[in-house]
Amino acid sequence: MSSKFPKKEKLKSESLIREIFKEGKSISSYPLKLIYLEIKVPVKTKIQCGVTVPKRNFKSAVKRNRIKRLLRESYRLNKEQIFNNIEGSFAFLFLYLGKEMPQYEEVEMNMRVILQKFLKKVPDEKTIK
RNA sequence: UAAACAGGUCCCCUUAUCGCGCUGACAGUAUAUGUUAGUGAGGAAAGUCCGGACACCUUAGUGCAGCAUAGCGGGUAACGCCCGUCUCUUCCGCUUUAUGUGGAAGAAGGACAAGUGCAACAGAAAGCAAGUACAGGUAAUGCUGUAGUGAAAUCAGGUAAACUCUAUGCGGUGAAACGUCAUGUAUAUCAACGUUUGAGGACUGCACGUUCAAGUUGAAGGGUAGGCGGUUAGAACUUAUGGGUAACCUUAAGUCAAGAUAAAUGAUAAGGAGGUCUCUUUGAGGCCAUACAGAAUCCGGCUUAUGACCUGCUUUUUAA
RNA sequence: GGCCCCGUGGCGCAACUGAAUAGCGCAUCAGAUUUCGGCUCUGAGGGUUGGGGGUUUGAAUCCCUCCGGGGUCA
Repeated sequence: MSSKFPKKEKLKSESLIREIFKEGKSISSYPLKLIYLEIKVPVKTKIQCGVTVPKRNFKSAVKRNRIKRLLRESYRLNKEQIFNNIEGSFAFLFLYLGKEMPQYEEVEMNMRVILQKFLKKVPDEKTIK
């Protein structure tokens, strides 16, 4: 259960994506960047996650697909720590900002860093409120 | 033998762990979820340069305009594609000095004997005209030949990827088409009745023409976001047979081969095959683990990007 | 998924009804002027007209094809 990434957990709604770009908060660990937004309407799934690579940096569709797959894979293997330690629902969107083709290890390392940062940051914001 | 050239195939394989889309079966009230089985990118999926299928739009009429094609014949659902052939151009060879003949490659290859335009420099002159040198000739004259200029010279001159003419073809919009469900509300949609003016809109750019449109009654709805259908069995592929120079076609048998939608087809590890480089052969070690590249309604072509392997009887070229 | 437009020195533009030296302004460089610099004046360099092919005697211009950039449609 823990390391699956089914269709339901994918971020699909166009309006939600628009909202996330407009109002979402970001954490980055180059070349990755995470934009996230708390969903206030109650949804069944805890986290909806999307992945994107800009066409400006990678013209070839094959390379874009490859990077997106790497991002998804690394998220899938590491999402457990978030699922077990967080309250509420969130929408995630990962961006790849680099201009070179990455190796998998590189992507996974940065993914872990980002998720750690996220875990630290979110509870702090709640206490401030 | 190698390369050019032509044709064909698609690229890593096995195991383990984890994972994704679709379909079937089973469990389940269930389109939730789980288990299990099957299946899951290309020759170009690309560029969008042509041609269709399919769908809808007031059946899309007439004239003008516009666009496309262009020897001849065949193939095809159709084409600007393919095949054959004629002619022309270029190159090579042979014979011979005047052409003939053989081979290869290429060609948007109708008409300048309808009209209009254009032609730098050179040249007398590129056409409402004018006329050099030499020779010949005449009653006389650019009247005739040669020279000279130039891509082209009173020759029915050159040029149409100049306007144009001829022949043939072309209604428009594209899966964000279109159908349907749910959501539910603005005068904007639909149906019936009515139809003076003809503003304005629509039907292809324009004109003609056609048609809609103020009102009443009834039904129903706009925007936004979304589900399902369209959506994958087809001008399909493979093999054999017969026809045809060929493209291709006839007949028979067999096969079923992705349907995603912020968009699935992946990640890691080990071993093996392979390629390449280095060292001393056996062998060892390093690197790569492949090129170009990712379906988005579907077909037929064209163009472009590309690595490896396999085949080639005969024919052509190059090197040994 | 479809449609449309544009590529000319470093930058911004001309020349797009084919004609041989592809022009203009700014910028650059050199000289003059000035004690030095600026302004000003004079001169010079810098272009495979995005790449390739075709038509033509001749192509920035006409045609085909590829590359790059931009816009637009629910």
